[in-house]
Amino acid sequence: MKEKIIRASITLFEQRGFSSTSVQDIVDLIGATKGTFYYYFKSKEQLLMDIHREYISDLLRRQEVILENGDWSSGQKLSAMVDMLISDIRKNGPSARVFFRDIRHLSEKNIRIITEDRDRFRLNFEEIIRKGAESGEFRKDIRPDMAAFGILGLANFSYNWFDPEGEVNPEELAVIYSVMILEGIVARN
Amino acid sequence: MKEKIIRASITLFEQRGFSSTSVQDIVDLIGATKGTFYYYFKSKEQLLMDIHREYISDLLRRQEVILENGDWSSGQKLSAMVDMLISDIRKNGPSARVFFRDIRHLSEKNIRIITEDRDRFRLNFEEIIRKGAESGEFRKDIRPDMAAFGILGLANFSYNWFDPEGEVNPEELAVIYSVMILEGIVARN
Amino acid sequence: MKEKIIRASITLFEQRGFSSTSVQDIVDLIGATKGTFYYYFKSKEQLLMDIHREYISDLLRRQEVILENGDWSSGQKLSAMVDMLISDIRKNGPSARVFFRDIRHLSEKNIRIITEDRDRFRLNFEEIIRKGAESGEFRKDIRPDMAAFGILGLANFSYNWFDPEGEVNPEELAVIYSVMILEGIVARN
Amino acid sequence: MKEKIIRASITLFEQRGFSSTSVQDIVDLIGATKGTFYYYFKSKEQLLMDIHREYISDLLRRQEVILENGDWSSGQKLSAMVDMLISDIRKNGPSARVFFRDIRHLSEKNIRIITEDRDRFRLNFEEIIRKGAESGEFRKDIRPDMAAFGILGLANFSYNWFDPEGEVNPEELAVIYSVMILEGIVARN
DNA sequence: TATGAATGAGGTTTCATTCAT
DNA sequence: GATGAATGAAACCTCATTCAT
Repeated sequence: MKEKIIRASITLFEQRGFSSTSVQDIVDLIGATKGTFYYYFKSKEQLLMDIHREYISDLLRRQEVILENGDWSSGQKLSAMVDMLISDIRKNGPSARVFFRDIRHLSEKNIRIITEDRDRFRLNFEEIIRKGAESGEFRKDIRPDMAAFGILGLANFSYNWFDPEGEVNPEELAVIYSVMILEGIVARN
Repeated sequence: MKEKIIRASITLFEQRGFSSTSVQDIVDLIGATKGTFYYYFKSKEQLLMDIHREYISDLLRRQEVILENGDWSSGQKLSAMVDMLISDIRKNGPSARVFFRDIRHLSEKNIRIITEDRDRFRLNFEEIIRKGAESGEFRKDIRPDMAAFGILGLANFSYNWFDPEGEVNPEELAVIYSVMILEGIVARN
Repeated sequence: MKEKIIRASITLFEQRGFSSTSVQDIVDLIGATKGTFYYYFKSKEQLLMDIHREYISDLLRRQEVILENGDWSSGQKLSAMVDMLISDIRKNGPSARVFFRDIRHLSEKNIRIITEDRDRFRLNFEEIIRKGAESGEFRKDIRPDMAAFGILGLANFSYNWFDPEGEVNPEELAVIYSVMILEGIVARN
Repeated sequence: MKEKIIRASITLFEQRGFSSTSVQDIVDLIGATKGTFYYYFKSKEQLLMDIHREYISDLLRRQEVILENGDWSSGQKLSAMVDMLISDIRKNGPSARVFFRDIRHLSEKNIRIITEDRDRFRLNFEEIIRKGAESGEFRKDIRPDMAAFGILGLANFSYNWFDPEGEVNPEELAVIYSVMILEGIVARN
C-alpha cells in the first residue's frame, strides 16, 4: 500500500507538480482513503521527502560503482555517468523530474539534507574532471567546477524533452552527448 | 501599479513557486489590496502569462539581432547566444526561473502559446548548428536537434546555481562554456 | 460582524468548551461562512485570545477604580471587589467561564501574556490584605498570598453554580461572602 | 495494562485536556497500540468516566469516615474535610483537575451520574454547617448552602495553584484555610 | 491479550475570486 | 482607480473507531 501510494504520487507530482496535486488526487488514483494516506505518511511533505531520498541515494550508489572502477580513464567514467543519467530516464524519469522541480517544497531542514547529497553527486563529477585534467587527459585550463555544472545541466535537461521510446534511444543519446562533451562540436582535420 | 505587481510577483514566484504564492502575499509585499490586484489582472494565471510572454518575447527579440548579424560565423553566433543567456541572469534571473519552473501552471491554451515561442527559440539554435555543419565549420556527424537541446540545458542550468556577483563573472562563464561546447574538454596537441 | 462572531463563540465555548466547538458551529449560529470567520480572525486561537484579553483587561480596569478610592478601608475594598466579581456573573458569566476553563488552549506565548494580567489582578488582592494586616485592620498572622488565593477561589467558584436570577441575587451573595471572609462562620457573643 | 492506560491518560488529560489528547497520544506514552486501548475501553469517553467515577467515589468514601466520627464538633469536621481536600493534591491533583475541568466531555447520562455524587459531597458539607448553626457552634445567620459552595471553591481552587512541595506544605495550608473559614480575617481584641 | 491496517467524518485553514461602494 | 467584506470550494490533516488476525 505504501509503495502504491508512492508510485501514484510520483505519477501525479510529475504531471501537475507537488502543490497542485492534492492528497485526495493521490488516494483517488489507487482507490484508497485519505485516512490511509496519513496512516503511512506523517504529511504530504514527508512523502515528497521519501521520494527525494530514494531517488538521490539510488543515484549516489550507482555513481559510486562507476567511481570505483579502476580500469577506466576519466573520460570513460564521465561517459559512463552521462549514460547512467540518460538511461535512467526510461525507468526513473518521473522521479527525476519531481526531484529537480519540487525540492523547494521540502522544509528548510529537509532541503539541506537533500542538497548535501545532490552536492556530493556533483562534486564527484568535479573530482573526475579535476583528475582528468591533472593527468593530462583533459585540458589543463578547464575549471572542473564550472564544467561539472555544465555537464550536469546538459545531461539533466534531457529529462525535460527526451523521449526514450523515440527515434533516438537513450544509449545513443548518451554517446552523442559524451562525444560532444569530450570533443566539442567544431570540425577538425 | 501594474508594473509593481508584476515585479513583486516575480520575486515571490521565484522564491516560493507560483502555487505557493497567494495573491494576498503579492499585494502585501507592495502594500496594496486584493481588489486592486483584480482590477489589473483578470486572474492569477493571467499575471503568470504576462510574465511568461514578456520573458520569452524579449529573449526572441535579442536572439533575432544575433541571427541577423551577417558578419559572424556559426560558432560566433552560438557563443553570442550563450553569452546572452548567461549575462541575462544578472537582470532576469528571477523571471527566467519562473519561466522554466512554472509554465505548467498556465492553462493548456497558454502553454501552447508559450511553448511555440520557446520552440522557436530552440529551433533557431538548431538552425545555426545545422548551417555550421553544412558549411563545414562544425562536425558533419552531429545531430543539430540533440546538440541544441544539450547546449540549452548546459547554459540554462546556470540559472539554478550561478551567482553573477561571485568569483566568476557572467562574461567569463560564457567564454568558458562557449569553448567547452565548441572544443570539448579533451586535451590536444 | 466581528462582534457577532465573538458573541456567538462565547456562547458556544461556554456550553461545549473551546476544542469541542468548531468554526463551523460558530458561523452556523450567525448565518455566516467559514471564509468570513477567517477574514476577521487569523485563527480560532486568536479569537480565543481576543476574548481573554478583553475579559481580563476589563476586570483590571474596574479593579483599579476600587483600588484608587482613598476613602475606603481595606475591608471595604475587599468587599467591593468581591461584589464586583459576583455581580459580574450576570453580564459576563459566559466570558468568565471561558476565561477560567479554556486558557490552556492558548499558545504558550499567549498564556504568558494573559497569566501576567491574571497575576496582577490577584496580587492586587494580596496587596490590600497586606495593607489591612499592617494597619491592624486584619489579623497580623494571616498570609496575604494564601488568603488572596482563597478569596479568589471562593468568589470565582460562584461562576460555576450561582444563578443570578435565582432566589439569592448577586448583591446579596456578595454581602454573604464578604461577611464570611471578614468574620468567619463561627458564632461569637 | 488497563491501570497503565488510566494513569497515562490522567497525566495527559491534565496537561492538554480531554479533547486535545488523542487515543494515539495515550498509547504512545506507554508503548502500546490503539487496538489495545479499545480492547480495554469501549470508548475514549468511557475511560474518562472511569476516571471520574474512581475520583469521586474515593472522595465520598473518605468524607463518610469523617462524617461518622461522633467525637468531633462541626468545626473539627469541616477542618478535617478541608484538610482532606488539600492534602489530596499531592497524590490526586491530576485526577482532580481532570475531574473539575473535563466533566463536560461525558455524555449527558454520565454527567448526571457524576453530578449526583458531586452534589452529595457538597450537600454533606452543607449538612455539617447546618448542624453547626443549629447547635450554636456557628452563626445562626449563615446560609449553609452558600457557605458550602464558598468553602468548596476556596479549597478546590488550590488545585489550580498550590504546590505541595513548595514553601507551605498541605497540612499548613489546611490549617490556614480552616482558621480563615471559621474565624475570618478581621482582627479582634 | 494484543495488534496493525484501514476508514470516514469532520476539523482548521487557505485562497482565488466577486462585488458593492 | 482602488478597496474591504464576503464567499465557497477545496486544501491538509486528525482522530475515534472497527476489524481481521
